[in-house]
Amino acid sequence: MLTSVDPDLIRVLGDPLRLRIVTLLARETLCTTHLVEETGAKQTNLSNHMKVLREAGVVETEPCGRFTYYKLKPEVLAGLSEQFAALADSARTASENKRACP
Amino acid sequence: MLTSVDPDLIRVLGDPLRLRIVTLLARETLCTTHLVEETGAKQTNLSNHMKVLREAGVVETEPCGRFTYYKLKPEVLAGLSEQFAALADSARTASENKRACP
DNA sequence: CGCTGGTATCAGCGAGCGATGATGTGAAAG
DNA sequence: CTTTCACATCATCGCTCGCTGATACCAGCG
Repeated sequence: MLTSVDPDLIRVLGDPLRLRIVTLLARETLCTTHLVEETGAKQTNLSNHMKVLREAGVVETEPCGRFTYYKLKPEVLAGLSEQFAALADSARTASENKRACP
Repeated sequence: MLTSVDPDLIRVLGDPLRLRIVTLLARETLCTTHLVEETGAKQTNLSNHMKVLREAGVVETEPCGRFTYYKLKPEVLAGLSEQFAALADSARTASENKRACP
């Protein structure tokens, strides 16, 4: 088993603003206007980040009139959680697997 | 409660090479020489990344003669796992908390 | 001591990416 | 239909950050 974490997914969440968006969306389903209010970022900037989050499969869009609501996909976060848990688990036994000095 | 994840920590793990290092260290405790062999990166490059990981509290150093072994701190990964689990949990109920269109 | 090998630090370069402004699209309101 | 508003796309700028090379440091070994 190859305990690993998807690099692209973490890279996407590595941006502070995107992580903030994800944190906000974890509480409420919001549209771009709300996110502009909450984060203080410009609409264009947010739209770019939302595109990244969408393509990474982190969020889903739900059109509502002329508004676009964004909701998180909990499975993705749960998957990340499991992957990190597996890494942590593996790391606990790694202290003994010390490769010999060359 | 403010379900959030440490942005700096994720940012550190957002780099592909650093994530690769963490994945490798999750199986074995290695020194820089080993990491150079495994990743193919230059020693200088790796040393820089190890410094970042060290300052982020992800790894610990353990000198062994003129070698320096790196080991993961499982608590950090476990903490990340919990934080993502909390986010996922919160996200599951967020679908209903839809803020009204302005 | 001088030499060798493992590792850390520093300065500089360059690509990648986040932020911004202008513009396009599409749907409701009038 | 025209206007307005929410949102997306595109091109561009600027800066961060990862990579590299030179160099310093430290620990063993002869």
